[in-house]
Amino acid sequence: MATGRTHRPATRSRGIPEATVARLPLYLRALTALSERSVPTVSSEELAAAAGVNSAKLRKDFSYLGSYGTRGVGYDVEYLVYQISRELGLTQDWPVVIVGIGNLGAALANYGGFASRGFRVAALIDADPAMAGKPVAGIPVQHTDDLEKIIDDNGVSIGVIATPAGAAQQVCDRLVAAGVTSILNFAPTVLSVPDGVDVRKVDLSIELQILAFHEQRKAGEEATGESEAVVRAPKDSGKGPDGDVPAVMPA
Amino acid sequence: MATGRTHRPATRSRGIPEATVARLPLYLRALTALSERSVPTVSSEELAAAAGVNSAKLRKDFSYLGSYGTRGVGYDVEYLVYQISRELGLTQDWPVVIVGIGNLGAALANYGGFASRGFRVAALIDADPAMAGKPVAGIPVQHTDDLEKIIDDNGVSIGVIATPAGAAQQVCDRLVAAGVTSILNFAPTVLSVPDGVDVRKVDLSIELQILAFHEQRKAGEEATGESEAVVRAPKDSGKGPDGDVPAVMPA
DNA sequence: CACTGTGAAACCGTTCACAGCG
DNA sequence: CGCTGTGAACGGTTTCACAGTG
Repeated sequence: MATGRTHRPATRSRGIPEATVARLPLYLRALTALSERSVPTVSSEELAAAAGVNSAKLRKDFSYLGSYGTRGVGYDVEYLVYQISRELGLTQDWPVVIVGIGNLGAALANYGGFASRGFRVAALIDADPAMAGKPVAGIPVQHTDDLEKIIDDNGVSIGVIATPAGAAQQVCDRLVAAGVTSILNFAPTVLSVPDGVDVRKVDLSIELQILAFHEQRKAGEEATGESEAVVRAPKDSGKGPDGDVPAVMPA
Repeated sequence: MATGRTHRPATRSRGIPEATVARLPLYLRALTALSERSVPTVSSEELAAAAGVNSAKLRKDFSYLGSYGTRGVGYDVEYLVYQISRELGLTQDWPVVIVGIGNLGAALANYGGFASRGFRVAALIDADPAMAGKPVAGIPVQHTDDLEKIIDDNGVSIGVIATPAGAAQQVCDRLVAAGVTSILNFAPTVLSVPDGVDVRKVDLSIELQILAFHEQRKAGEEATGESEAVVRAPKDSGKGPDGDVPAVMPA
């Protein structure tokens, strides 16, 4: 979740739950694979397995979109692909800009998954003058100075921030001021945005930390209770002369 | 969510809700920033703002960890950093392997956020023999053939998959067979894993699709109702002129 | 007296189980 | 008969509001 404030009291006629929206891309991906194999229809059971959810959830999700299945048979693959695409707004293509062309930005620019799903990388933007003009993924990098013009010229409403944390808020502010209303943030910072602007964040180290929590939990279980739990040392072999645990707090 | 099967009926004495666990890294990040600025204490209100949540939620979250605050005062920053780190299992350091050193894998290897939070990139693995030996982020890439040995030698229990979708399940199977029990998956596929193995996934294009959904929604609202909705064509001098919501809304 | 800690209420999402239909 | 679509029960999460305390 990431939406701004109020719950958008708007004229919600068909309010699709957020949790359902988040799964639609998953279904779409599975359906696309079936479509490519020319499978004509799927049951909720089969599709659910392919998408990694249970069938009751899938049926409930689809029920929010309408009654697109046939009882006793299943769902028409092509038809569902279309309906979900339309619901997600992927029948048009969205120009996006990527700001911050470091390792991650470059990876994103090269990522095939964007282009294949209704998104078009309209521009790459970086603050380093040395990068300007250099092509990444076949697209010349432009300088941050021209950010507003680029957004405007391309009618961009979705921006991707892949800058260092320190620059993210500033970049965000400029994107928003220039008219961007949806932001995908890879920088490890909380962005504040005006109402009406959506932010979604992807934080690599947060995901790892969540895994570490569960991992620790598992290790603790083997050896009874919880205690301080030593949790399986990494085979030793040195691991590192450094004291590893960051600690360091300048108090 | 991504956990395998059953709900782990384990010997949970202090069961911390999953939603809370997912927010702990957020709090930790905010606290670390405060710590670096030598701030001694924070109120739930201040910390919540810094982490981008509301204060009631934060207090409830902390209540699952214990009573670490002081009424009338707030929380001791250093102490909380320690408690949360411990809870997340970050007082030890976790060796991780990254499999698939393409653009994304390289970006991950270079990502500073890992090292700074108790994670150590123990090895980089790629299937391309031409990559073998080449250093990325100062770490020589090793060939997939040695995957099992690498996992074992380094006592790795967390693996990151950054391969193309087609290779992901196979890599996953090998990681699991070699002893990895937590996987962060960047490949756009549903991985199936045995019980007891945790998988978290990060899918860049899914995040964009969710944004597109909301973006479309916004566009539709301007022009009444929903109908088939043409939803503003990207070109057309873009969104520029329209006023948008004014703004002002500090977290 | 300010701020934490927490029951209780409200809310949202998931699962169940079956009615309804092709 | 098989599978979808869905009301109803359930469980988890968030929010409220205030009692409790340094």
